Parts: sequence; C-alpha cells; structure tokens
Amino acid sequence: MRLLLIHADFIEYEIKEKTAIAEEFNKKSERVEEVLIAFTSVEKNDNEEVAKKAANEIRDVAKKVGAERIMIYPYAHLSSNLADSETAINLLKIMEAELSDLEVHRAPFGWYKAFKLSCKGHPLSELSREISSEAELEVTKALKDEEKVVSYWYILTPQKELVEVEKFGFTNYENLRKFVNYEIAKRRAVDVVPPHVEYMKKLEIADYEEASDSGHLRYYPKGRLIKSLLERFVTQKCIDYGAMEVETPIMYDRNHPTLRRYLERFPARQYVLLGDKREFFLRFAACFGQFLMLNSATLTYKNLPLRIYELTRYSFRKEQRGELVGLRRLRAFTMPDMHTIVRDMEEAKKEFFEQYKLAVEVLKEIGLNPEDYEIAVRVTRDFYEQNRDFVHSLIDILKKPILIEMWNQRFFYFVLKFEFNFVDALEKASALSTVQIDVENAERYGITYVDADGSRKYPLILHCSASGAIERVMYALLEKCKFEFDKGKLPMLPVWLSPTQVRIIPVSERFLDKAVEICKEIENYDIRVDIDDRAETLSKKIRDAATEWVPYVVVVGEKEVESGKLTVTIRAESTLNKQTRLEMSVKELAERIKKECNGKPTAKLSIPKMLSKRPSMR
RNA sequence: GCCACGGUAGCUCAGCAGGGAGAGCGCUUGCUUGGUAAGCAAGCGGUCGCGGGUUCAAAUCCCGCCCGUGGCUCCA
Repeated sequence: MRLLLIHADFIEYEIKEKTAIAEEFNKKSERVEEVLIAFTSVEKNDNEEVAKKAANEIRDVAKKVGAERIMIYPYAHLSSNLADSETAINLLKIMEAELSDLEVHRAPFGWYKAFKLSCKGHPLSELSREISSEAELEVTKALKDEEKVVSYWYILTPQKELVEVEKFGFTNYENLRKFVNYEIAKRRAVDVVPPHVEYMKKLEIADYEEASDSGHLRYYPKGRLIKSLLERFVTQKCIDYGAMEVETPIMYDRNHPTLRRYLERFPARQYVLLGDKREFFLRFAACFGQFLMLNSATLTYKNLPLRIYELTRYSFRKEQRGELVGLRRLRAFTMPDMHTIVRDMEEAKKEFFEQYKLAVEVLKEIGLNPEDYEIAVRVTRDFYEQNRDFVHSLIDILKKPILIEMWNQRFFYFVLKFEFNFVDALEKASALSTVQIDVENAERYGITYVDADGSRKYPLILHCSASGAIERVMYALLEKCKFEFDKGKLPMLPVWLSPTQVRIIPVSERFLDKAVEICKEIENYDIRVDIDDRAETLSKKIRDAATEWVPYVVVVGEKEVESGKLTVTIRAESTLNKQTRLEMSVKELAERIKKECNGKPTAKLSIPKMLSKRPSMR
C-alpha cells in the first residue's frame, strides 16, 4: 500500500463522474478544514494487517503535525500494481474504522473527482509511506538472498577432470550441449506444439480440464492405467530398496511454527485454503508429513539408515501460468518421495551413491536409458572440496560427463544433489530422478536419534525421488517416442505400459468366436488383450491398431483356424513401409510378452474388450 | 505474472475487409463379410471459449475475462 500524506488548511472535492468500479455514494461534495489527507493506493497482496498498519502510520503522523481530522482519499496513481476494487474498498473501510477515535472522512472510491487543497507547507506537511505485511518483507529478503547466489559451472569428464564449462568440447555430446545450453544460456527458439501434448490427447491418455485450474489434467482410462502401472512400479522399487510406505495429509497449517519459516522462504507457490479457523496450504512435496512423522518417532542409531516413502497423489505447486505445459509441468502432480535418515555424512554419501544407482535402474526399467537423459550435480564449494573423490566417483556409475553447478555459499537446504534431466524435442530440460543431502531440516523439524553413547543427535536426511514425478515420466516416454519416430521407427510405449498389449482382429464376423477363444487363452497369462469386433474392413482395423500403437496385432481367419498358429504383426520390429509378421503359437506369443514385461506390475484392461463397446473419450 | 499467437461440430481445421455456419474424419442407419495402414451411400450433429460494447445487422470490428501454445521469468 502506498500513502501520500498532506497536512492541509482544507481539502474540498466535488464528485464528477462514475467509473465502472465505483462504490455507492450519495454526497455530491465535501469540505474539511485543518486536515491530514491520506492519498491511498491499495496494492495487490495488501491485506487487513497492511490496512491496520497504514492506519497506525496515519495516526502517528496526525499526532506529530497536530491534525485532528483525517481524510482518506483513494488515489490510484501512486502505484502501478493495484489491488482489485473490491479489496481496495474493503481495506479503505478498515482503515476508516481503525481511525474512528479521530474525526475521519473518506472520499468515495471509483469516482472522478475534482479537488482543491491548501498544503500548509511546513517541513512535515508532505510525506509518503509504503506499507507492506511482515510476511512480505521476509519474502522480499528471501528473494534477494536467492539472487545473490552465484553459480559456477563445470563439466566433470569421464576421466574425472573438472573442466570449466566454456572449455569443454561438446563434440559427441550433443544432448549434453543442449542441456547445458538450457541450464546456462537459457536460450531456445522453437515454435512447435510439444509432441507429447499431441500424443497424450491422441492416445486418450490425458487432456486439459477447463473446469479446473490450469495445470490440473483429466486422465482417461488408458492414461490412468499407464499412470497406475508406473506408480506401482516405482513404489515397489522403493519398498524393495528398503523403504517403509506411509501416507500423510495433503494440507498443513500455514502458521505451524516449523512450517512457517520454510514457506516464507519460498513464497507464493502454494495453494492456500481456508479451514474453520486456520489457513492451510496444499503440500508441494511429502517432506512435511514425513518429517512431522519422524519428529514423533523414537529413533536410535540401530534403526539407521531408515527410509520412509510416500507416493503423493497429489503434490501441488502453483507454478506461474506461462510455465505450465502438458504433462511436463503441472500444478498437481504425483511424486514418489523417499526420505532416508542417516547418522552422519559418511553414511549419507554411501546412501547417495546407492540411490544414484537405484535411480538409474528405475529409469532404465521404465524405458529411459542413460543416453536419454543428462546428469547434473549441484554442490556447495565446501562440500566439493572436502569430498572431491566421492563426487568424482559418481562418474563410475554411468561413465558419461556430468554438469556440475557449484555455489560458494549454501542457500538451499542441501549441500549436494544430483538430477537426471530429460531434454525434449524442443530442447527444454526437465528433472526426473533426484537425490539431495539435506543438512538443515532435521534440526528445523526436531528430528533426532539416540547414538551409541546415549547422546541425542541430529541426523542427516536424504531426499530421493527415484523416477521424478510420474506425469513427467509419462512426458519423457512420449517425447522419446517422437525422437524414435523422427529416426524412422514406429513410436510405441514399452509393452508393459501399453494399455492394449495384444489386439485380435477377426477377418470376418465368422471368426469372432475363434477370436474370443484365443483372447481367453492369452488373458490367462495376465496379458491385456482386446478384440476389434467392429464391422469395419480388415485394413481399417489394422490401421486403427497401428494408430493406437498396439505392440502385437493378431489377425484371425481361415488360415489360423487350420494351422492353429497365429500371425502376429510386431510393431517394435516394423516400420511404416514394412511390417514384420511372425507365425507363432499362443504360448510363444505369451512367453515373449511375459519376458518383455518381466518384473513389472500387471493390470487388467479397464475398458471394454470388444472395440464395438468402447466409447471414444474425446 | 509479462509479451505474442490461437480457441468455430466429438476430433483436425476452413470461413473472419460485417448480411446464408462449412469440409474431412468420427458417430447413427443401410449395403458390403473382408487376409495386413482409411469400402460405398444417406443421416444426425454447432450457446462460433465466456461476458459486455459498436451496428439496421457480429463467428467476423472494439473492450474485459477464461483456456491453450511459444518466448521472458520461474523451477524448494
């Protein structure tokens, strides 16, 4: 809020014309003598607290200059960041009420007014003030601190040399060059719709939902199926790694003493909602719930390392509008989030290394190989210098160059983190898997363990998302399909994620019974099969199976009935010009698919098996 | 949040120097019962994103808002 205060012999105004946002007012004009006039602009983010502070400020000045009357005069021209009219009127009224111990007048809001005033001209007769809330001041400070953080960029080469990024030759590392360019130069120049957005709609995976807020999608049956499989897979991998799965609330008290400081540091990215008496924010990660849970737990050194895991459906971040896109960046997303409590830095490093390997494995099994992403390590200079060999040893896991971002001071809660970044067709980078070593939150949340000598100590905490957000994994898989397509391959999802794994197409209605019979046989292997029983031509049905990216297409007719074998079109081995077809038995086909999906979760098809019964969802 | 561009049938889009709301696909019905990427015909289908304004007349021009995409910014 901005105030311009003028101590005047008198002010006199006359109402001229109404604007669209005018408040009701019946006086035509007003004149007040011996008055302190407060020209006021109510700005965005102003609240009751600000209005009260402003009132106090006005009272103080009035006392100093010896004015007994106040005129609050709405004046939009002091700011270019105005609040909406409703808020403005409301806060002006609050100011008026707060000053009711004095004689207070208020000029109407939203009218064109002519005014005359006579300024007294003494040294205190003209003052200006800027009022903001406590939280806002802290926020501003946090943002300024963040600006001060300077990044130093290096490449850690496969030979474990740390090279300044400008001196690294990116020959043979084209994708890394794109990633580094995105990270540092932040320059991209493309004007294409992201390929995955088109795919997500076409394949009936997900779509925008206009009735919700931006960044909240609807997931169609096929999308939910894919998402569910990924969720279950990552969850199982984390449990196998040794994590205990938990569930925590999605909203928390904004004024909870522990949470508050954190929010002030990373402001205005949360959804805020009103409970009966308290204000809540929607979680933007699982950290809150898990840390509060660990705060109550009794931990000893014998329990460590201790891992807890939650799949958050959802985490919420109110990202800026212009940043939202398809499945890449959302305001509601599903995050596998594992936290590991460790005794000391040695144990932290050991876990960090193991979880790095876990992330590589999880992505690989999902269908994203090391050549599909680029590695970034972000570290404080102190940590790097004290743990140089350890940081360099990360090269041994994937043997490809790593982008290193180094800070001279620690601003974030971690001293070391890595991310695997996917670079898409538009050369934009997005983080998938990440692990961080947190040196700050154990203390903040009061998480302690009893050590062997009986003393209470603060542990270190690792944050790990083994795959990154599930939606973002789907984005990366779809973008990868676009790359494959550009290379002349037919795009497809990994077989374990394909909603339909096998499609059976009877040559004519006469073979429908046979198709149903084969369908049941294959289903016994826990494979998702459907039947195109529509009254369409064979060619049409083949084409539709292809546009749905069905990995195995089986045509059933006279020939198959006689031979007892299936003719299977294999998408992974076909191109647009030449299809690969193999003769195989039901058992051979089923075993081939089971082998491809080994170790992955399975699910039944949730949409009608008969295509004639299946609705189009968009 | 800022700047640019876009929003017309279920989908993809044409129409937009103001005056009849269209095509292809899909869907329904009928014919066709087929051997590896779109068989034929007819029919159904629209608050032209939402609200306001200009005009005798607005999908078309103007203003505001919502949604999407790109860029900026951001990314705990």
